[in-house]
Amino acid sequence: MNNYTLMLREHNLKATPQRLEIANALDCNGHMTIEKLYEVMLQKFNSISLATIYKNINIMIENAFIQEVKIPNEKSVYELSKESHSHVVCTKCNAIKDIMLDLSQTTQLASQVSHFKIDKADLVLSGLCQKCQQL
Amino acid sequence: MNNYTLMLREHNLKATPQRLEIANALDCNGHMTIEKLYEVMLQKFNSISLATIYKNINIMIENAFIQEVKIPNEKSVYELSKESHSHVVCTKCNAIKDIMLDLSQTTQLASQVSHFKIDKADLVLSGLCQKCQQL
DNA sequence: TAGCTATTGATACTATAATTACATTACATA
DNA sequence: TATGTAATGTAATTATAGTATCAATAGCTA
Repeated sequence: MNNYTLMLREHNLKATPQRLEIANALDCNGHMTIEKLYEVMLQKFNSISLATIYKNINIMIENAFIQEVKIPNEKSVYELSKESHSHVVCTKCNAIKDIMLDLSQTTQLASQVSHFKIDKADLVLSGLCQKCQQL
Repeated sequence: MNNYTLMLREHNLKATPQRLEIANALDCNGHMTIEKLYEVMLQKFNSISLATIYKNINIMIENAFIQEVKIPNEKSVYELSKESHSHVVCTKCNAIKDIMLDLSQTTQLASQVSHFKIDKADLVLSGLCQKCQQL
């Protein structure tokens, strides 16, 4: 009974080989589009259906096992749920990096100004990664 | 020669009645989905084509006259380009509000930590608006 | 380890998002 | 105000995103 099995079960998801591999793929790659995930999954399960990918992505989102990240000018990517964090994306090579930033001050201020009760902050910072700056 | 005409021309866009109305609609409504915009446009131009909407949205984005805003769990909305700002969205009634927040500190820190050269920050705060908190 | 139930794969299908081609019309300028 | 170019409307079409069905299979727990 491996790590991903436990993680899946904690989210009320049966630990099938396909799901374990989705978990593993997302864990290794950090962020993946549906089509990239399908591509990678095909290497392990040569007859896996795209329907299976969608069905799992949907139920995994419902059960908060994974999350969608919307990126400006790009397709959505998916990542394993983890502690709240922000994203930095490279507009040249499309690299995506997680980053821990304390947004509590900003959120609190926003709450005061807008009179909203805010419970989530999605921040995506766009620019050039270290490599692409040099080219 | 009205205001929107000048604004369009500054972005190298011919000031057609359809485009003036798109500008007006976005200005009045703040943020609109493609389908909402089409719906509103149909009231002024009863035979306007959806293709015209798409063609204009695309060229207006290219020319930086408008911008797409990606919202978690919702369709993208479009708004007139203006000074950099953040968005607060209500997860219950889908209301979207602009909010000015100083993200320079956060961005600077992110830049140091990630080694990215950051030139854009997209922040979407989700929660409940004042009205929906009371219900 | 037997059996219930959820999941998978295959296929077909639906939905909708977006683009293309082209004749017509209209904006902008000189 | 005449003219070249760009935008529009129409319709067909493509792209793609996602769902439905259902028989076969496999995970889980009692």
